[in-house]
Amino acid sequence: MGIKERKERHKGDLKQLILDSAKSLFMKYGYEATSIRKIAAEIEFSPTTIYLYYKDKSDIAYALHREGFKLMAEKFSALSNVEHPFERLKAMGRTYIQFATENSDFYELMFIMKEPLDFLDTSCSDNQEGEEWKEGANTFIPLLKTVEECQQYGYFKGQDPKTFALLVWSAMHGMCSLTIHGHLDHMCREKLDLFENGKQALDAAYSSFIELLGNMK
Amino acid sequence: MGIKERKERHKGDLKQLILDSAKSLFMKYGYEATSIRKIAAEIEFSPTTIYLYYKDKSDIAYALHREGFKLMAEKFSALSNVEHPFERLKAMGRTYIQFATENSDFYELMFIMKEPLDFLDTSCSDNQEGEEWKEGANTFIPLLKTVEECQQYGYFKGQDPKTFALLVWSAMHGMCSLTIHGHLDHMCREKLDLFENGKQALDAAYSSFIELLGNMK
DNA sequence: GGAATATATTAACATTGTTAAGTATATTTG
DNA sequence: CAAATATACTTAACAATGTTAATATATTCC
Repeated sequence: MGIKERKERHKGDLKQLILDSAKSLFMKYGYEATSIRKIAAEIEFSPTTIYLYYKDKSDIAYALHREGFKLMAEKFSALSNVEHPFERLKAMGRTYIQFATENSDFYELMFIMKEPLDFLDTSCSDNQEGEEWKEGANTFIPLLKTVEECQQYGYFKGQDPKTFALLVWSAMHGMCSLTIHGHLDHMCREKLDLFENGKQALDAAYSSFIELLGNMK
Repeated sequence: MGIKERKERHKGDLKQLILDSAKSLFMKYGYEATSIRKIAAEIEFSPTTIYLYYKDKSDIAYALHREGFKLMAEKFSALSNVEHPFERLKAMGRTYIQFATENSDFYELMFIMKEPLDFLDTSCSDNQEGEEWKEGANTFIPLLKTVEECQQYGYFKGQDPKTFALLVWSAMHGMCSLTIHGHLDHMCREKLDLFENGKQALDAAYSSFIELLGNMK
């Protein structure tokens, strides 16, 4: 049974063990295939034990959602070295695309799926309005700062930085989500001579976007 | 049982009846809640009957997906009257946003969910590569044409029209999907004084986008 | 009328998330 | 030390889900 070993852990670590198992299943097979029961089987506990540590599946989804933001923060941390804000903005865009395409399951959990945010609304808070989305805001702020710095260098004149940062994010998110969900790939199959494939379309759109931003000086 | 009435229909109409029922359930309760069994219950047939007319659930998802594009085409049909291509482009953007926010379930099925496109890949075709996505391409082409017409009026100089059209679509899709999934709403709950709410953020980003495009002349 | 075909159903399988009730084990209390 | 309590976990079950195989019931054709 392997009962002995597992009992040796300090209590409370089980919450982390569940999350680790969920994460590993999630990264291997995706979110849909990561059922409570499979997590339980992997850590050799009964399914109901999970409910002692997580309120429901959206709770686990939110925990994985946070893991995704941790991973993304790592990738972005290197970019603070880039002095010139517009160069940094470009690097952020490339990093964002790379993260989205290489960790598409995480990307989905972070920016597409409703389930993690559902947890914020229904389970996590006493607030009637639903809880705030810290991870999202904490990712948006560096973008906003960079946009503001760009403006000090003469870029994006007369633009409201918040709105402009949102526009930049939207464009990036749009490209990435259309790509990782296969919509661009499928459209390229039409004999319209549009793009070779989805990834190539994404790269072209990104280059075009950067050029466009670079001309706003 | 109401058996008599239902038998009065011509055979073959059942496929349409299933779709109508699926559509009505889908529009009322969303995709997740629209189960094969509930569709069957509503039309007073057994669940397995559905499988005589649709291969699996992704087949139904794709049929609804097509219904969504039909609905969208209706909304867009009026815009061919707009003479000036840039005015038309702006109107297309507004219409796109309106469609996405007022028919968010359809929007999701058309541009976000993987299930309808899964059907193209796995069930619908003998092609190894997966079938082409006609609906997407047919929606993209009018945008592409409008972008090309704009270029004849001096807009978007030097831009590759296909890439630029994709960029425009990506930006619109990004805004809309972040909005209808509640990400913008949740971010606005942070006390960062960003935007009032998601919808207001969307409108601001769109205005900013249009202004940006208008300056590319 | 009997055979062939089209159409629909019953029953079942393997999943899923989730809850209520029960059972050990450990800890505290008298 | 023995009893009461709290902690940690499990068993069993419910109500759904998509899906398939086997079966029944009409309808059509010869």
